[in-house]
Amino acid sequence: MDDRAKRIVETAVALAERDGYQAVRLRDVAASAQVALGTVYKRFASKEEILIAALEQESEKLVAKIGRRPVPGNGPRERVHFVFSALTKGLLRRPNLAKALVRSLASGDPNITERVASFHALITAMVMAAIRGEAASEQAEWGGDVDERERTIASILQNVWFASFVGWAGGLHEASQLLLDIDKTTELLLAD
Amino acid sequence: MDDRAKRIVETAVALAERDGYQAVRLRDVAASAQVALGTVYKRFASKEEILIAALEQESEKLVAKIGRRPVPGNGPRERVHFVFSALTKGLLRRPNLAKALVRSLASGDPNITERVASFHALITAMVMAAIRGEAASEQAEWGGDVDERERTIASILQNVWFASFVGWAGGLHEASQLLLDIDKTTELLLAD
DNA sequence: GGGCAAAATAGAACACGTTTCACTTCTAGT
DNA sequence: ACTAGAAGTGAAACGTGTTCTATTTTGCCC
Repeated sequence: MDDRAKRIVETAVALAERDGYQAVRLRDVAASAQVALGTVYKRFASKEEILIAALEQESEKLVAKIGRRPVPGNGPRERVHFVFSALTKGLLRRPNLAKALVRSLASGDPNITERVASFHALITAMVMAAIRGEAASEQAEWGGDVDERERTIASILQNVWFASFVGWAGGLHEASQLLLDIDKTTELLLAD
Repeated sequence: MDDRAKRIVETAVALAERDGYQAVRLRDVAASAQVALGTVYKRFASKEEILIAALEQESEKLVAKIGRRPVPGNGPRERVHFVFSALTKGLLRRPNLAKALVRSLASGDPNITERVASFHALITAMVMAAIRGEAASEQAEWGGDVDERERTIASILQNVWFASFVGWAGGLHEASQLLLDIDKTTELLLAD
């Protein structure tokens, strides 16, 4: 990503953080990033793509913090709780940004399918690492030997987390519900 | 809902069914419903609200079909499978419409929060009825005595279904994945 | 059946995502 | 240095969701 693209994404993040999705007006993004509107569209096909790039950037930062060392906690439940807690808190530190990113993630735009899948895979990897008590980064190197049951559980947890996140973004419930949902799910799916 | 409102929603459904979300152009909706654009906005605050009204209408139709009699099937798993299968097939009969409705459901628009919650509650009730082997309509009359564990499981199943639906709508996977996800989840959460 | 308030209408106008275009500035290869 | 093509720019223009306004129609009460 070149210099201008970085400025564009950073500007979009700043605007979303302050006032949410609708405040990311591309004319403002361009002006604030000191770039012409045409240049924005040379780098990104759409507003959604800018926000997905922002999601990638933000989730990379979170994973860098969380995923480097083995997940702390005694037993799968505690570790899974730790990972989702860290992810959730990291995102909710800037709620307006989080809502904007979730909105893009759930937009159904076919042009960002691949990047949505990447995000999905990233979270799954972290959850599986948490279940096993490893560092998420080991996962990638390792390759084979993925337990099918573990993958299923990780996928369920991720789906629950995502759905609950969408619910929070839509005002259905408080942020605290996110971790409650995850904990109730792990209680039914994982050994202590 | 008065006559004009019905025509508006029906027209929106027809357009979404043919060509998806973006094809629901409100000028076209108004023209096709033989109504002025201002009248559309007198009835509905936004495009999202029209589509959520459509979702309500469609889900009521589905529930009317599915929820009247006790859910068929031997054991919770089969019954849960039946309910989600019926819902999924009912929606996927018109995939473009389904994608448009999911998009509205996941839009995060705070003005439709209540109706999203209603939809949520509707599905939860059906799933709980399926777990118990009752008709969904009994649930409402009954009131008390909701088993907390059953409610949790129903909520998890619904979240998994919703997340998987969003994934399908975004091109992440095929429609068949929806029921696979549900079945894998019930295998871990419910007795046979 | 006349008058009046509410509702509907036609159409203009506005905001913002997106596209297009004519022009200028960079940059790489000679 | 020169030049061709790529990249950037500024501005206009288009589409569609949303808002606004002036006018007309409708439904109702007397």
